[in-house]
This record gives sequence, structure tokens and C-alpha cells, in this order.
Amino acid sequence: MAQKPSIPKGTRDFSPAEVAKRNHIIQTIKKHFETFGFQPIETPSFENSETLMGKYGDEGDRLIFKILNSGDFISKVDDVTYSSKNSASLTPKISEKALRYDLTVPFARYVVMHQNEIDFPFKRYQIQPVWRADRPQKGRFREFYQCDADVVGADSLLQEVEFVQLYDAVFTDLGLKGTTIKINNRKILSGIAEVIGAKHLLVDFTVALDKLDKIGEDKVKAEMLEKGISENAISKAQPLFEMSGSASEQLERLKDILVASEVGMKGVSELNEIITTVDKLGLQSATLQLDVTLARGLNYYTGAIFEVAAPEDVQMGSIGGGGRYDDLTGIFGLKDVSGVGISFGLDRIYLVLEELGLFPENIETSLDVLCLNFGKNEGFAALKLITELRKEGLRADLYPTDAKVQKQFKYADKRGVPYVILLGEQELLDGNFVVKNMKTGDQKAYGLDTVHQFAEAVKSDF
RNA sequence: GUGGUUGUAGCUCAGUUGGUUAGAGCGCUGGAUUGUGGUUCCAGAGGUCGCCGGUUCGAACCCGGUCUUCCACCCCA
Repeated sequence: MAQKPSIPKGTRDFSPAEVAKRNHIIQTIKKHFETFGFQPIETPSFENSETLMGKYGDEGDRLIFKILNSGDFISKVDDVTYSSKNSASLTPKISEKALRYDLTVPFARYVVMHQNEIDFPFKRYQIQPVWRADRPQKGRFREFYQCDADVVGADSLLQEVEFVQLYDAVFTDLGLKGTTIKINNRKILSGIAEVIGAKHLLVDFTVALDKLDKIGEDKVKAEMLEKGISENAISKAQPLFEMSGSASEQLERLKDILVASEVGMKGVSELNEIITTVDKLGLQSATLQLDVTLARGLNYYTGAIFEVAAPEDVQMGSIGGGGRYDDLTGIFGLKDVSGVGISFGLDRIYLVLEELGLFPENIETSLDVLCLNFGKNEGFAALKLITELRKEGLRADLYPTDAKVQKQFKYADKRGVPYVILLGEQELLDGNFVVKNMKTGDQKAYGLDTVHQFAEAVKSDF
């Protein structure tokens, strides 16, 4: 080996133990997606560039991984473009495909392409990796999984209510108590921008406001000023910085502020309906919290927006987010299809569960029974035995060589196997096999004709 | 994309003002133990000091570049 092999920045290998834990999260999410009536789809890992470019803002375009064209792509570039050394104009000529950046835009493309086969409202879920050419940090990778659930073709606010319940169901099932589901409505933000006379600067306004809990009131105002929002406008928005109290109290105050804005009042009434409905239904372990500073960067949200914060004692960015987008499919030529969806950040949920020690104890157990190998005849008998155990549905294996018993036991111990079977010369003569419980150290003999009994005993121990 | 940070054995880390042969703990292999793991004891193997170049009689150590790690910003799951 000339040089140590490596993997690209921001990517990871997953060991058996890590895969087991990731699967635990994925299976839990999947289970609840399905009980809520979502159907799975999958889309290609790469799309045509024009499907993705321009959908996530300028910043987003920069973070999309582009795929170089095949063949002698450089000779097909005209001399002017080639010698301009301008990446923005050269890129489209040498790259026509790109790795998907999220699952929502490919889903919108899917809906438009398959609109005639889909029965609306369409509830789909999708669990696949996405790629971003970002600089890695804690909980941020260049390849990571998103677990999305979206509904298209239904503009009822009951969808929003369902998504709050879905978040609650998943995080409760994972044992992650004390998550906060923050909710806001893009219409309220639009309304405020309208009322303060900064409608044209909506995006800058919301991006700055989003940072309130992170950088504080003064810095947020400074950023707004810098972006060209007038002093006067900012002072009109002052009540936003002083929002407190229950959701209904906050909504009352918002009504006062937004009375002149039709869209703003619509947002207030939507939010009110969602919050009061959730309140009546109740949540198991999550808290729904109105947060008027919640903005979320993506430009396509038009109604409710969500973000899930991990329990307070864990240092981690959001572990999920989503919202309603009234016209996502419009970009691809299908008008008037409303969509709403949420996403779970698998990798971040993993880090949170790990930090809080919330993975089930025996999740890493990959084998229920290991049978030791005492030689040719004994090994053959053992193979017959574990074949029966496998038919019983147990994960059973035979040590492949008749290595020293000590070595075989050590292997079983390291693998975390709960039961070890000894089937040697003496046992063969007696027509039985000895089972050692690795946790307690107890040993017990079973007749070779009572394998089923043993299997049941093991299963009842789970 | 901007600024900073990290890299020494499989893992976690020491390593003096630049000085001969780079260390520890854990893990690994073998033995104490020819049918009993997790504890203990003994022995052993294992390193191009991230990579490339420079300064120097001499570099793990100083300088430059590069890759990587982590952090802050931008943005975001």
C-alpha cells in the first residue's frame, strides 16, 4: 500500500454498529410515515442541472455538486467562453447534470412528470442521501440523508396539524423527549414587511430576523440597516422583538400590528387554526411553539413553516424542518398545486440520540447464538443444529475453524453474542448441546431433539 | 466562498531551546490455561511523526504549500 486511502471531505464510512443505529432511526421514521398514510418513492441521485439550479437561491447554486459531462467535453466549449475563465458561464457548457441538493425539488419534478398517474392528494415519503458542496462542521456533512414526507394537492390546514403530530410521534418513539416544534407562517412575515414598508426586502428582512435568538436584537437591526431597510421601518417592527407569552397572546398582538395587511391577517388566522387544533388534540412529548422570528432560508415556502429544535441541553442545530409551498410545481409548469412537507435530519438526530444515550441497549447485537467448533464431526453436527436455529428465525452462526476454545469464546464476547453453544465429542455422545449464557455465565444442557424449546427460550429473553 | 484550528502506533494522547535508537495507556498477537469469554500476570509485534518542498551539520519540533479534522461566518438538515 503506497499511500493510505482516504475518503472525500465531509463523507463517512459507517461501521456495522453505526448502520444498526442509523437503521433504528430510519425504521422508526418509516413506520410512522406509513401509519400516517405516506407512500415511498425514490428519485435518481442526480438530476438535470436545470431542474436544480436557481431553486435554492444564489447561495444554493454554489453548494450544488455539478457532474462533469462525459467524453471530450472541453473541446466543445467555444473559444470565447473558454478563455473568459468565468466559472458561471463555463459551468453550464461542461456540466449538464448535478447531484440532488434536497428531496423536495426532485419531488416537485416527479409530481409534474407523473401528474397523470398520481391520485391527489398524494402523500409520499422519501429517504435518500443528498449532497451539498458545503464546508463540514458538527452535524453538517457533504453527503447526508434526508427523510421527507410531503403532501401535494391538499390545501387544508389539517395537513399542517398532521405534520406536527407526525414529528411528535417519531421523536416520542425514539425516546427523544422535550423537542420543540417551532412554527411560524410566511404570510405573517410578508405582512410585516408590507406594513413596515419593506416589502421588496422581504428575504433580507426574514433572513436577518431569523438570527434573533443567535446574535441578539442589536445585531439583527444592524444587519437590516445594512441591507437597506430604513430606520423607520425597523422601529415599526419593534413589537416583533418583544414577542412573548402564550401563542394566543402573541397572535393577538400580531393582529394589532397586521390589521392593515390582508396577507398578514390570513397568516394569523391560519396559524391560529393550526395551533388551536393541535392544542385540542394534544401532543405526547413535543411542545409546539409559535416563533415569529422563524424564517427559514428557502424561498419557496408560502404558508406555515416548521423547524424542530433538539432538547435544550443538547448543542445542535435544527433536527428537522419544513413548511407549505403553494407553487413549487409551478416552476415545472404545473399550477395551483399546493404542497406541504417536513424533513427529518437523520445525521443530526443520530448525534443527539448518541449524546443522550438513547439508543436501545442491545441494538448492536448482530448474532443471537454462536456455536463453537470442535472439529470435523462436531462441526457438522453444529451446522445441522444452527440450520435448525436459523429456521426458527434466530441469528445463528458456527465458528468456522476449530480454533482454541479460548479464542472462540473471546470472539463471541467481542461480538456481543448473548448465547454460546458448545457441541463437542461428549455432548455428541450424550445427544445434547450445552448453552452458555454469556451475561450470567450459567450453562444449561438441551437435548438435540429439543432445539425448538431452546429457540423459544432465547426468543422470550428478547 | 472567508477566517481560525488540528494531524505522532489500530484508538486516545505525551514528546524539553531543533540533537544519537520517538514514548505511554488502551487494543492486538502469543503464553500462564489441550473444553470456557469479560478480571489478573508475563512476553511480543506494531510508526515514512498527514503529504510535498524549504531552512539547518542535524527537523516530529522552525518556514511555505497542500490535504484532512474541528470551530466561527455565509448558508443550512
